[in-house]
Amino acid sequence: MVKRAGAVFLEGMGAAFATSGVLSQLQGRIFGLLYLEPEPVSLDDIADALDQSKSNISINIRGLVDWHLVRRVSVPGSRRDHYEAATDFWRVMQEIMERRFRWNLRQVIATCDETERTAAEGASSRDKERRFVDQRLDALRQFAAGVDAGIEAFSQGNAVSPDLMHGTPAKKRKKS
Amino acid sequence: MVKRAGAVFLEGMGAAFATSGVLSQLQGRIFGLLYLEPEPVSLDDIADALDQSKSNISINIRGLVDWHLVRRVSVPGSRRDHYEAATDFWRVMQEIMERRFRWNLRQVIATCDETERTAAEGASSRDKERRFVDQRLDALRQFAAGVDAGIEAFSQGNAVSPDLMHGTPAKKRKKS
DNA sequence: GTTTGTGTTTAGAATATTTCGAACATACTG
DNA sequence: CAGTATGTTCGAAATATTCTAAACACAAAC
Repeated sequence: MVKRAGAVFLEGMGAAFATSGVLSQLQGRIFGLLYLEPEPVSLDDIADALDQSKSNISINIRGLVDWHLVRRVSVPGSRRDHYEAATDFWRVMQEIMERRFRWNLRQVIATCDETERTAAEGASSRDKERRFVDQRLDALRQFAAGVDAGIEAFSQGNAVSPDLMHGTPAKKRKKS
Repeated sequence: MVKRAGAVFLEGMGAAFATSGVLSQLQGRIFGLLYLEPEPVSLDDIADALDQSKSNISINIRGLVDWHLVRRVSVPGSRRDHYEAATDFWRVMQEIMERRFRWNLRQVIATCDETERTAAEGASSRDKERRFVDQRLDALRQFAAGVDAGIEAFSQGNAVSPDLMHGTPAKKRKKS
């Protein structure tokens, strides 16, 4: 790799990953290194290049493989694991949308459900405060469900229009 | 607020926010509290309810206001600042997409540009390694630019189709 | 103009996360 | 089977983040 240019790239990827909320700075640097390297790189070489311990690279690279940003490949002459950067960013993005964003949205929905159930124990549904809470929970749940459906559609290759998720009030979002 | 139900909700929002990559657990709890509260709540009351110091709430609530998840309102009889949850989640989502995701994508693009510029200093463009690096940088930049354009379109209310950002090879993505 | 109520800043304590090196496990080599 | 090369796990050290209480700043009240 062209050395000085490489340093710029690693720094940049590190910063970008660090603020992404999904991966860490070091993972960004690892990816940056591999991405500019034509041949697969061994764990020790990565550790060397980034001035990190082998164990730290081992841990962090697992996350990268997990998100399909890096592939583990075996190199004929060597017993070591080697790694190369994936180039299918689209796939990575889908993975993140599925496993991070949608997971998060479902968590919100589940929380609304559970809260509503718990609230039902405490107060009658004619209670003014109870009605207020129910209405708020509904609004939030609906938003989350809408975005979730939108991402799902997008993942499957369909177009997503904002007002489909947003503008239309409630009943349009029925299952069928 | 219905007490037990509230606790469930705060916990859930805390967890959801914590894994969101944008806001913190505490900010999730603050939002959760305000969201189920019909009336604006003072800073000290929030600190009380969440068992946190006033200063901590002060710091954390600033982020919430920043992302438009919470509004500061003034309550007639009182000198204190009061806060209420915003209900326009759509707006919040746009804000996050603009200020977080797109910012991040631009950072990637800028890094590619700068790396390419730096690489140009070091090696001739006929150099095999140099060509490889250039090609990779192009691919990454193009992906980032595509997603960026997609989000922009979405923000403006237009539909976004995956293959527009992804499938079509390069030249379709011209400015006009 | 002093006092009182309020939000913010700050310095350090508490807590969580990252990183390292050593110990360990496993699989290949001879 | 003994020995070596390799990746992973583990406990401690280093670092970063979150949180608190006290000091501060500012405005309203008296």
